Amino acid sequence: MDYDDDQMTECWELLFDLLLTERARMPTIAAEFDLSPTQVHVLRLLEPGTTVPMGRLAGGLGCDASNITGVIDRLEARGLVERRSGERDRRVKVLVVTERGLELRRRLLLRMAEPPEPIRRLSPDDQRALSAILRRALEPTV
Amino acid sequence: MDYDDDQMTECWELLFDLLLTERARMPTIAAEFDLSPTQVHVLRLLEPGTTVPMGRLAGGLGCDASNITGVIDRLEARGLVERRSGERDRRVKVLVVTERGLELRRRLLLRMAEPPEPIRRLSPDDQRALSAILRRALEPTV
DNA sequence: CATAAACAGTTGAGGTTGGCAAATATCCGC
DNA sequence: GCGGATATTTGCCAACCTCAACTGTTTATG
Repeated sequence: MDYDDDQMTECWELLFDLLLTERARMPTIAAEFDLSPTQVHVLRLLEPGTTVPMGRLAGGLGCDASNITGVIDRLEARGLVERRSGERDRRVKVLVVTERGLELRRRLLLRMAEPPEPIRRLSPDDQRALSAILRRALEPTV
Repeated sequence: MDYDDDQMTECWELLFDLLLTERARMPTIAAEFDLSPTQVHVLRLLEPGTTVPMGRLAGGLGCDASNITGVIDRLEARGLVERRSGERDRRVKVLVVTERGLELRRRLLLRMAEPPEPIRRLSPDDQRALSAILRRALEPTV
């Protein structure tokens, strides 16, 4: 199944390098909005118009469900999200972003979308090629 | 200075997606070696044969110097790294990886080098092209 | 040479995240 | 209606993170 192991590994190592380098940006950006990196991650996952059960959030963050309670507590205390009991199933609590939360989320995503140095320095051709390859890599498995 | 803002932003958004997806792998891999993600990051930065002052480590991790103390305390307690007073300047303490640390580090890096699904599924041509582009992106500024 | 400023690392307080186990409330099948 | 799953919460504890204050060492300056 693997075509060329060395080629693949080198590819991943480069990407991994970029990943670690840019990982350091997250706490900084989060701090600009008075948020923790986790809170940023949560806000990102709460797409406007949709309502997400807390359990699904835990899945999305890849962490234990018990953590989410505290994270949402703090976001709710700041009036950015709201807990509502599920209509069909009253065990679940679904999350909705408040007006204030949406406003913050919009600015936050805009800020995070600013490409970092390594991307900015690429030629337009490289950028186009990179986008195309990444789209193929992230394509959902059919 | 910016060629095509939309093209660049799309490129970064795709990469950012991949970054977030793969970020979740880190804690899992770290746990396989009884390490925290931060400890992994530190071990990765401590290249064999070199000696790194604690301050530089803080820079590499993008965090306050005071964190490093505790992180290194735990790594040292497990006999993976060693603190030594700097020879030229006795304020600094440089870190060296022990024999045990090197062994663990080797296995750890090998494990982390395993390419994840999105990379494995790419064609050899795409992998080659991706490597080339990433090399250009990460090229040190001359 | 002496004193002050700058610097590396540590310590302590306070807050957020992380996992695990136990408790609570609700749902589903029988 | 009863018993077993399921969603969230709570409590406990460890790690990480920042900031401010402190120790020891170096460097600059008068």
